[in-house]
Amino acid sequence: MQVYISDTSEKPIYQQLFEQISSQILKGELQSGFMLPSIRGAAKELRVSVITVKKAWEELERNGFIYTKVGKGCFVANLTENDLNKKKNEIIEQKMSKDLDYYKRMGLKEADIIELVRKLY
Amino acid sequence: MQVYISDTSEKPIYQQLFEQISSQILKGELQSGFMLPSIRGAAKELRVSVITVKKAWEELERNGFIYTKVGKGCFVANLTENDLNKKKNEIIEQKMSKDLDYYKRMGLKEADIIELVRKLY
DNA sequence: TATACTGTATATGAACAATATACACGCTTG
DNA sequence: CAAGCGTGTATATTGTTCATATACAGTATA
Repeated sequence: MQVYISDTSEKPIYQQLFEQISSQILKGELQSGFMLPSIRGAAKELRVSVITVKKAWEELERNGFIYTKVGKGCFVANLTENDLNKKKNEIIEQKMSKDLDYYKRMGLKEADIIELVRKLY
Repeated sequence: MQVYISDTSEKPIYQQLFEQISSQILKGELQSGFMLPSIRGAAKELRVSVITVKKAWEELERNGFIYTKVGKGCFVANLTENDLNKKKNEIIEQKMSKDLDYYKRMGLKEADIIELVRKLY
């Protein structure tokens, strides 16, 4: 498993970790039963506090991505292919919807947006 | 001039105001020299603190959208059509670039994104 | 010059991000 | 079975951000 922290990002560290790991799970890169790095291990590796990592892992658990066994570790939850696709679609459509709101407010039409996607992708 | 505050939005109030007003200026709905509502007036109207409005107006000034005359009011800056287009393109491309980063991290391809735009627009 | 508008500055509180440090659970092993 | 080392957990603290009320200062004008 690989994660990194961006110092320039305005997002909180725990959220960066949450997003990276959840997307890896959604893409199938981390499979059911995989044991995440220990909270202490990850904290040392990333040079952040134990609490910050814990908060990210907590968030993952609250969203059903992982489960915790006290004294043992944290593991990727058992999610079917279908569960994953559903979650992924929900998340993406929600974000896309917000993005489009913004673009609309800026006066962009559908065609403008598509053109920009083609240009910048 | 018309602005709204969303209670459900996770964005801070001052930022909501900043975004709405700056986009209205960029779209040409608010023209050079237009006097913004007074800080007190807007605060009363929107039922928020004077400070919150001031912060939004400050942000607008720092970004060159308006200028302030103490004791008189705040006015939309003198920006040419060209200035406006430049600003708008910068802002939109920067946001789009971030959005695309996210979609890429979620494993979406260009075609997927375009399809979603068409579906949700 | 009084007063009724403008914007500004100060002090305060609540919520949040991140931290260090001490605590509790569960294996393994002498 | 107790020691020790690995897990995750809880508490108390610090600094920052969002939002507030309230008092201050500039400008026009009746």
